[in-house]
Amino acid sequence: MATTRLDDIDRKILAELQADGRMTNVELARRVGISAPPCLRRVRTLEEAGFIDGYHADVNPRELGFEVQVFAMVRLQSQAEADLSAFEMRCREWPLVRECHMLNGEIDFVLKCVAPDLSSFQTFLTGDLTSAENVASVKTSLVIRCAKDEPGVPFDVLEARLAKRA
Amino acid sequence: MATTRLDDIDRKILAELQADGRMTNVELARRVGISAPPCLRRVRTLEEAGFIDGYHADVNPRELGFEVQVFAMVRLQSQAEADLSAFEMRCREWPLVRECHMLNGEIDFVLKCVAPDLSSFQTFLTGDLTSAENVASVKTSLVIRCAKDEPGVPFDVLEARLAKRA
DNA sequence: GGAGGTGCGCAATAAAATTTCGCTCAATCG
DNA sequence: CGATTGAGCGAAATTTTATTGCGCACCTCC
Repeated sequence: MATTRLDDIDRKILAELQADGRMTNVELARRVGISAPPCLRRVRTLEEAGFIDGYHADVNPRELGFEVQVFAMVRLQSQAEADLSAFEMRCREWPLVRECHMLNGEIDFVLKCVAPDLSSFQTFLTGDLTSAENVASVKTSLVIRCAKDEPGVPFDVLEARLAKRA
Repeated sequence: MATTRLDDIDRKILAELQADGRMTNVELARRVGISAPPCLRRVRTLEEAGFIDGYHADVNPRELGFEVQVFAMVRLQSQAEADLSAFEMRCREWPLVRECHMLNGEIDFVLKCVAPDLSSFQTFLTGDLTSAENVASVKTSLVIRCAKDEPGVPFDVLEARLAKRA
C-alpha cells in the first residue's frame, strides 16, 4: 500500500467513515463487501498513511451556549514568514478561534470563531485579535445561519474523475 | 435530562468524543469516572438531545487529490428570504462546496470549496457559481495553508464560565 | 417516612474487535 | 512452463466491548 494508490474498497471505506465515523468495523466490512479482519487492516493502514487524520463527534456549539459564530478577515502589516507564523501561533492559543486559514489576495487570514455571546466576542476582538502585534485590520461578519457544513472530500466527484481516467 | 442542563460528566463526555470520536465506550467511561452502562446511556441521550450531531472521520482532501481549497465570498442581488434559500439550495447541490454560511454585513455568504486543481475550480466558479441566478459578485481566495482546524466547542472556555457562575 | 423518579453499578449476554493461520491468486523467477 | 513468493482474503478462535436486565441508593415531594 505504501507504494500503491487506493483501490475501490479503500475509497469506499473512507467515504463510509467520513459519513459515519462511529460505524462498527463489522458494518463497515459488510458495506464495502469484504470480511471484518481485512477491513480493519485497511482502516488501520489508511489511518497510518494519513488518509484519515482522526475522528470527531460533531458537538453543537449552540446547544452548549456558544450562540455566536463569526468569520474574521484579518490583514497583517507584514507578510514575512516569521510574522505569519507568529500570528498563526497566537490563533492556536486563542480558544475562541476554531479555524485559521492563510489565504492569498488582499486578506491574509480568515478565522472562524465562536463565542458565548456578542459581548464575549467583542472583548476578544478588541482585547486580543485587533490589538495583537502586526494585525493591520480585522473585518468581522456574524454567521446568521449555516446552510451546509460537510468538511472533507466529495467522493462522488472523486469517483467520477477516476471513471473518466479509466 | 430532558428538563435539566448537562452536568460535569456529560460535558466531559462531549469533550472526549469531540477529541476522539472513535473512543470505545469502556475507555470513555473510564475517563469520565463512571461505569460503562450509564456512560453509554448518557451518550445515547446526548445524541438524541442534539448535543452530538454525528461522528465523522477527518478525511484529508489533499491526500485524495483535492489540492485546491478556496474561500468564496458571495454577494447576491436580492436578499429576500426566497432568494437566500434558493442560493443555499444550490450550494447544497454543488459537491465542491463543502460549507455555506450566511453572514451579515456586505458579504452575504462565505463558501468553503475544494477542487482537484485550479482548472477544475475555475470551471466551477465561472460555469456554476458566478453564473448562478441572483449572484451579484464572488470574491475568491485560495487557502495557502491551514494553521488550525478544530471545529466544535472550546470546552476549556465553557468550564471557565461555569466555574465563574458557581 | 413512604411513593416515585433518577441514576449508578454489577452481572449476564450479545456483538464486535482482534489475532491466528491456512488458502488463493497472480506476478516473478529459474 | 512450473515453482516461488508476496499480498490479501476469510474462517475460526479469543479477547474486548456493547448492551440488557436488575436491584440499590439517593432525592424530592407529598
